[in-house]
Amino acid sequence: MERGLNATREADFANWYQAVVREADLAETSPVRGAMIIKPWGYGIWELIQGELDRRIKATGHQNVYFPLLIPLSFFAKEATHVEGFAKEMAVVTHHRLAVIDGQLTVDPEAKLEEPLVVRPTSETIIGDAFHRWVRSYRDLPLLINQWANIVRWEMRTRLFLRTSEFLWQEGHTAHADREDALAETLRMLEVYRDVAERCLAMPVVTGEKPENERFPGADATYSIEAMMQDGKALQAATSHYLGTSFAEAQNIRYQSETGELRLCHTTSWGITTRLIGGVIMTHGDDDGLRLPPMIAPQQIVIVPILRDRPEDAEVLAYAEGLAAELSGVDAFRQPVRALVDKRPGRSADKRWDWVRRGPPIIVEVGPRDVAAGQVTSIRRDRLWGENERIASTGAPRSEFIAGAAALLAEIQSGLYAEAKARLDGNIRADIRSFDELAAYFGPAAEDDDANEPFKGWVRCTWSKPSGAELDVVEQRLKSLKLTIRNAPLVQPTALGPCLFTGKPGVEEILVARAY
RNA sequence: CGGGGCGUGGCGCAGCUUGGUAGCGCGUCUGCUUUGGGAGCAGAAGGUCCCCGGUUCAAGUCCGGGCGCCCCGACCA
Repeated sequence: MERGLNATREADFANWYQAVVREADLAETSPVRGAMIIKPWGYGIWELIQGELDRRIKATGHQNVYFPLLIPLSFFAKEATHVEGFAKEMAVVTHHRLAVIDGQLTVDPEAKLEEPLVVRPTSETIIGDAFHRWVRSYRDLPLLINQWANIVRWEMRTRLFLRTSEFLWQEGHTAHADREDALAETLRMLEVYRDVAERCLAMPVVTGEKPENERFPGADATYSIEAMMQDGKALQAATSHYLGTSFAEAQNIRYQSETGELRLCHTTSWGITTRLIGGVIMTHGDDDGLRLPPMIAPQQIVIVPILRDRPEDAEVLAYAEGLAAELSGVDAFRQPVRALVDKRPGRSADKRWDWVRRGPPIIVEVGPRDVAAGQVTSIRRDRLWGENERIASTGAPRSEFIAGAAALLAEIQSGLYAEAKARLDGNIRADIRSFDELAAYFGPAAEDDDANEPFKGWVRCTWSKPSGAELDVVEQRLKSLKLTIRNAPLVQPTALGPCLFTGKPGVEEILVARAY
């Protein structure tokens, strides 16, 4: 059976991932090392994710703003932990002009900036500077803002969508009167992320708190949503941080309380990035290419007219366009159905495979026979293969297809979620009680570059939640198995066994996994 | 930034060990045929063999130095 890709998940997951990105026409590498070109189909997915999330961000009382790309270097000196975390990956602007010297276009040495500017790796510092001016009284709180932006983090090793030097994201920044309110905000936005991931991306996640060593630089607490990819690895799909008063202290963000005292604000920040698209690929993709959840598919129903250079072509095309127009009048997920007629020249079979790789949920083929019978022949991308290793197609009367389109899209959306949810739930082992058992399950760290390791899921186990040097020891032991602590799930059991690492009384359960 | 692998028409690759006219598959273009599940035949276009230097009568091939990509590690969303 010929598949849509010449790479499989089974044989080489990393190679398969790259093949999907390329063949689904999502993105490509650029002349700039580590930075990607997001192509229309990939950017269309991002725009839909943005739309869903932006609506929720506003519904929870936040307003959008825009802060500068370039941040004075001195701003980063204010919060020690924060600088430490980002110092090694910052792009720095030092000059403001070019000049032709000896016939060479070069940086003008005469045009050196007095203070270097860094390209934002995140905006806590420059937004905090504004918060300092914006917050005067308890009446100004909570201050709830968000920005959609690009950021740069100079990465050593990049992979399209998953880790690039420049990426797109949303960063929310808020200031609150007290810890309780700020912590509630942190968890509220974590829940928004869970909802978008699960409802829109059909990507089930586990919400939880990151261990101390995995916190955002400068944060008091970091929460994440973690998703399981088809190779069993975890992907941190979003983070939400309770920053305590450390940024408020560093940047003097204070307010006068009702009783007249000057108090420090408690701040939060939270973000999701274009990495989510990588998560969608690795959650739903198959050996024929991408499979898109309908809610984030730039086109939900792609209609391929079967044109044969015959007089009836005009009729077929008209039928296809009429179908698309009528589908656009149908609502799915409270929005008009996105339907496209692929009028490009070429054989319909080639065009069909092109769309299989790109992953719209429904592909319709319309030929003279459909026109004559007043019917629609459709393929479900989530159930591509039928009997006899042939692509499965279904015929239905045109009116019936249109009437059922929204329900079919909803069914595909929930079906993809259910499939991913079963994989997540079915691959978290909770029966491992000792480090030896953990080592036995994950096996020795691969000493060679075997790209095709057997599937390993996650382990949910109990630990004593050590900190400092004791935590370092745990981290190192896990590292020997190429494992990391993903998070401590928010939903915890009432009774706990002993710590897997130390045998001490357990404090909480954590998820341990290999990760992106 | 360390270890390994790889850079050859748009894409995927062979050729390199043992130097001697640049190849294959897919795609593209033209024509004819075909026509509802990845078409057939015939013809055509398309390559500074990543870059710079060296050895040689002769370098895709050998040597040196760069750059880029991929995998593993360190770092990270």
